[in-house]
Amino acid sequence: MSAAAGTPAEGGGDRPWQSYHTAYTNAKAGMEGVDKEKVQKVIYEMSKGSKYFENEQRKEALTKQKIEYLRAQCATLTDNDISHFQKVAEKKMLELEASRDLSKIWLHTDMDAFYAAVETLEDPSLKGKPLAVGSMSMIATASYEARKFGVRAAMPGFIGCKLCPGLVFVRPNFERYTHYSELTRKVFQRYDPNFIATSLDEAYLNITNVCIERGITGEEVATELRAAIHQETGLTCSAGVAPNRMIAKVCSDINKPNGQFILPNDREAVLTFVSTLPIRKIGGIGKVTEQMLRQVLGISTCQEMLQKAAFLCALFSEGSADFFLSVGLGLGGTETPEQRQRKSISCERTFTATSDSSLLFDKLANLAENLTDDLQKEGLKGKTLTLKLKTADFEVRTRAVTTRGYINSKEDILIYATKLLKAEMPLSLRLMGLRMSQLHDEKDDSSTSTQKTLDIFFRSSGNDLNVNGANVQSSTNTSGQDISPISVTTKDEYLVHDAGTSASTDQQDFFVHDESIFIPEQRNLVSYSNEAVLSNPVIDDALGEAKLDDVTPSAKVMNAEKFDDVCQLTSHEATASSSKPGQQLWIDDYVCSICGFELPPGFEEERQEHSDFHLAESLQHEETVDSKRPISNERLAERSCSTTPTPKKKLKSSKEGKHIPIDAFFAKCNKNL
DNA sequence: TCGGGAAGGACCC
DNA sequence: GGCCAGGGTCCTTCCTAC
Repeated sequence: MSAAAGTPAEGGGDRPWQSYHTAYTNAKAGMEGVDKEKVQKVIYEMSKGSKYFENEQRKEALTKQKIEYLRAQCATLTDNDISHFQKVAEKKMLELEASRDLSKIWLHTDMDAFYAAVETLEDPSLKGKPLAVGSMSMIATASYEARKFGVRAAMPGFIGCKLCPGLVFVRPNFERYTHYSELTRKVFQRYDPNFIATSLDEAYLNITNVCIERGITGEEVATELRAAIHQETGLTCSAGVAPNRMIAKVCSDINKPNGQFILPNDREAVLTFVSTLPIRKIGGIGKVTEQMLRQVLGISTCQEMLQKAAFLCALFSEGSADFFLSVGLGLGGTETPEQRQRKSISCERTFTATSDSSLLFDKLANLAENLTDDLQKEGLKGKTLTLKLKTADFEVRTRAVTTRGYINSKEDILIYATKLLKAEMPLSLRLMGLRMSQLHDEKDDSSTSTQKTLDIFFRSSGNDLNVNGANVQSSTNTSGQDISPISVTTKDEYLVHDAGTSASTDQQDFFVHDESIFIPEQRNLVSYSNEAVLSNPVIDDALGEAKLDDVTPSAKVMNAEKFDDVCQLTSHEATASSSKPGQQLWIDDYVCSICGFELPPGFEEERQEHSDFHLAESLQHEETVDSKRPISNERLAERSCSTTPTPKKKLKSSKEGKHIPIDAFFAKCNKNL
């Protein structure tokens, strides 16, 4: 989409920087005396013309479209509509009011410029200097001395340098921050054993019991706790005390740094407090929501939420409207929530933009390894793998696949991630990320998921893995040079591997030589899997005329574990989707009946390739039944994980896919108005 | 009509 | 003089299969 709608001149006239808002043009604690216009101008001058800037303009244009859409919807509301929604809103507000609980005392604590303070503590020579923890690319935290210049977290380092020429940079050291964080948590524990840590430097404490048991006020607890933190860590923090968490968080920011603010547990005090409170101070209301509320309904303080309650109910979803009205009433969480299960786990890396597929697959392998480490550290497996891509133009795309069973091995992750990335190629990227969601605790792994058993299955064949944990796969360019950026291993290969190693203890049955896998006689995919199929009447029926008599005795000596696995596989209803019906099936429309390789619906092109592979395999087998010709790893790789740019049916991208592009969406909506 | 999956985006530090 | 703009998580919305 063109960024024309967001040209600076339109937004700011002769002062275009005024309309260029980024996350870091907003004031943070310690930035009160900063010349905001000067900072904005520097940021604008350093940004304009860059790809990042263009992308920001594009996003800004989308927000403007959303705002226009909401305004148009607002204009269509009749008096009757407004009257109706007023009643809805009043009912909702009564319900919310009835839920108000003033019996709890919550304390929110926030360490002051945590990373920068820790670095200064460790290296006193940094004291008093404007300090940024981060790099030229990104600042994670700025000291209060640096904030006076307009430098703050989430700002690129090079802009920080421009704003503050003497800015000192320190690389982040998370082990150090974790250590200090643990010290603070020991203190929190004494006041609330069930405290809620939201990050390394922030926590919520329910201090109701402490206040009652010791007969002291919330203010006294805050003073004491802050003193204890200082004594035990050498660091300062700020605190806010209020009847709920939402307000407590706002309060902790008021007298930052090294201060506290107490709001009494009194309804009137709460309502007065929120009456002039800017909505942007509320956690959950960011740049976009603030703009929408301000520009569509003229809301800039929490109290105005109540005045515009009918419009909030008319224009926003029920959940959003409820949230906005709660904010207007100064309501927030008062009960300690059940331990929240994390919903996803991810890692991503930014790098110099490149379209070199070797490099990209290399980075993908590293990401898969990191994600695996994180999953395994937490004892988690997941079902949905999402690949995140940021193009050189800063466009963000995500592509996801849901596997049949839970996975957390690097090999499994890489198989799916590679498929997802291949479907997007070619493209120039500056960031890649992998996220695993639909998580499941490994300890509770009593499910009969296919993947679980396949995982055990693969684990038994881990001896021949290379340093990346994958089989070495060689591919060459036309000059015969090795151009393989990474070791990509398909499940087909694992199955070949395992079929050899566990079908017989005779190591001569299977060995690696010069990066080629030699499979003597018929101990290959077809014979192995036919053995598996033999054991299941569902598949027997489905296979019909499939040749089952070419199974060698050694292949019949199946590992009991594998046998169970295959029985599990075949316990699902089989559906045929092969190019050669009667030979290959997709069990439960998911698992290849011949080798167990998983390809979910939607990977039709890959399925076709996979079916062709089995077809070729069986043809080759017929041709070479007496020749005992070895099949090279390279050839297997070509078949099972082809990098040939066949005319793939791409996974739908945002531009051509099932989702209506936002501009089309609004055009469609406008038509209906 | 409903639930789950996919994609995008908002928000946080 | 050109280059330099994070990482992680959750929620909302849309689509499609049932």
